[in-house]
Formats: sequence, C-alpha cells, structure tokens
Amino acid sequence: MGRAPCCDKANVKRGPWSPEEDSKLKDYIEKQGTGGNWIALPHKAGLRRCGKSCRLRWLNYLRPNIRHGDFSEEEDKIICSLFASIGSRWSVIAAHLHGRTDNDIKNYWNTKLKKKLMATMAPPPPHQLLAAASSQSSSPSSSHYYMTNRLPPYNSSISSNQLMTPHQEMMMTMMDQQQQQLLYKEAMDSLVISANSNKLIMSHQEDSQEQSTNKGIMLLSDVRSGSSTTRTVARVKTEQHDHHHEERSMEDYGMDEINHLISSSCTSSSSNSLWFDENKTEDTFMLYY
DNA sequence: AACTCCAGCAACCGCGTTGTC
DNA sequence: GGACAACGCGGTTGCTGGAGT
Repeated sequence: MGRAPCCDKANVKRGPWSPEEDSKLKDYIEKQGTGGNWIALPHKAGLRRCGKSCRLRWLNYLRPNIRHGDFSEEEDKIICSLFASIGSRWSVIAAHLHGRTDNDIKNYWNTKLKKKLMATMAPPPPHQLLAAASSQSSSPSSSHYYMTNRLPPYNSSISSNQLMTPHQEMMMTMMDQQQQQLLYKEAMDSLVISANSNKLIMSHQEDSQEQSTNKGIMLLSDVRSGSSTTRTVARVKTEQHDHHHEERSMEDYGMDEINHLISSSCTSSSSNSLWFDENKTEDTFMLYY
C-alpha cells in the first residue's frame, strides 16, 4: 500500500495554471500570506488546486523577484562549481543565485549546461585512464595508485583523473585558477567525507600486499551527482599481483550489508581500514582513478 | 501543408525531514 | 517518544512549440 495522497485528486484541477488562477493565488498570498498552511490555502483562496501545486506555482513562478530567462556566464560558473562540490542539491545552489529557483536551475542543468560541459570536455578513452593511473603509481610493485589524504599543493599539471570525479574534472575547464584550486581542495576533501553519501561506489579488496587488511571496503569516489559516467570505475590491474576486485554499485548492496561493511571498516583497529576516518591524516587509501 | 522529432520547461510525484500534538 | 500531518526537495513526466523532413 502506497502513501496516502496529499489531496483528493478527483476534486482538484491539474495541469497548466491559467492567468485567472495565477491572479487569485498571487492576490491571496500578497494580502493574507501563506498562513503557514499550504494545504488549506487553495480552499481559502478559492482555488481548486492541490496545496502542493499552489506552493510550487508560487515559489517557481509568482513570487516577487523571480528571474527567468538566460543564465549568465557567471551563473554558469557558480552552478558548475557548486554542483561539483555538493552535487544535485538544487535548492542550495539556488540560494546562491539571486532570483533563480531550484526548478529553473535543475532544468537549465539537465537541458543545457550539462550538454555544454560535455561538449567542452570529452571523456578520456579508457586506455588513457589506465595508463595515467599506472604511470603515477607511488608503488612500482603495483599499478594501484596510492596517495595520502593530506592535501598536496595544488598543481594544475597534475592529472586530475587521479584526484577528481569525472564531473569535478569536467568543471575544471570552466574555471579560473582560483576556482580550480577551490574545486581541487573540495575533491580531495570529498574523498574522505563522502562516506555519508548514499551513492557511493564501493569495492571489496582482498589480500592486498600493501595493506594488511584481509577484507575492506574502499571508497572509490563521491558520485553524488548520479551521473552515469561517474559510476564507471576504472579497474586497474597490477601485473605483479592479481588482486581480486569485486566492483559493485551502492544499489547492489542491501542496507544491512552496507551498514555492516561501513561499520566493520570503521571499527577494525587491527587493520588499515581507515577510509572513513577523517582524523587519520597520515594514512593512505586507495584511489581508483 | 502535414507529419515527426526533440529540446525546453512547467508541473507532478513520492520520499525524507521537520513540526506538532 | 510515537503517530500523524505538512513541508521541502529532487527526480520524473508530459505538454508545447519550433525545427527538420
């Protein structure tokens, strides 16, 4: 049995709003306010609409100081920067753009900005991804790329494949040096803090030579954007070792299993399972880009 | 002119969160 | 602290109009 409907759908009008309805809603709210109760508002305002629908219409279209139309380059950059750091939290992004609504920004991103960025930044071929990861490995005995989670100095020549999610990397092309440094830092931070995300790609690791843990859980990347490209994990095989990696997306895990994996990873004092511990700044973790 | 395709956008849906009793 | 109601948000749907054939 599903959730109870918020209103009697048989008795409410749906679809596009007429100018008369807009006028009624606007007049009522300007005179009476919302009264903190959207459910009761349509009846009081003489509208045969669902309260949710009224709220959406007001917030996205009727309320004062709403701006519609073309987004500026500056707004593009702000959206990209925030999307790279916090993902698709449109209401938060909207709060940074005066007069823009979350719905507007979401639509703009999905229909225009994303394509614009994709066109700017074609994804690297898989073999380049692997070669880059392999050549920068800190351990000659392994093509796994290890790095510390202390923030190294920003260097624009560093291949961002190893440091960022694809969507963060994509944003780089739009930004000036200062913004790139900020995004770079956010990318580094996200490798540690993203344990709370509900869209993480995880991997089992068994019998790693460099790490004594028998079985751990690795954060590969923060993929809160939900973009399909960020769900693709480059599997880096070592020539010397034949580590067994089982790559699974979050959706493949049951909640119990996820909780178990995370808790066992966090609490295992006898291993180097430290990927969720922000305090262990000297330790290393594995990165798959 | 008629039809199809598709981008853009407004609106809806349903889930998680917050507030109230 | 549990139950319920309402809000807020992000993902999705579906309508519309313009471009292409």
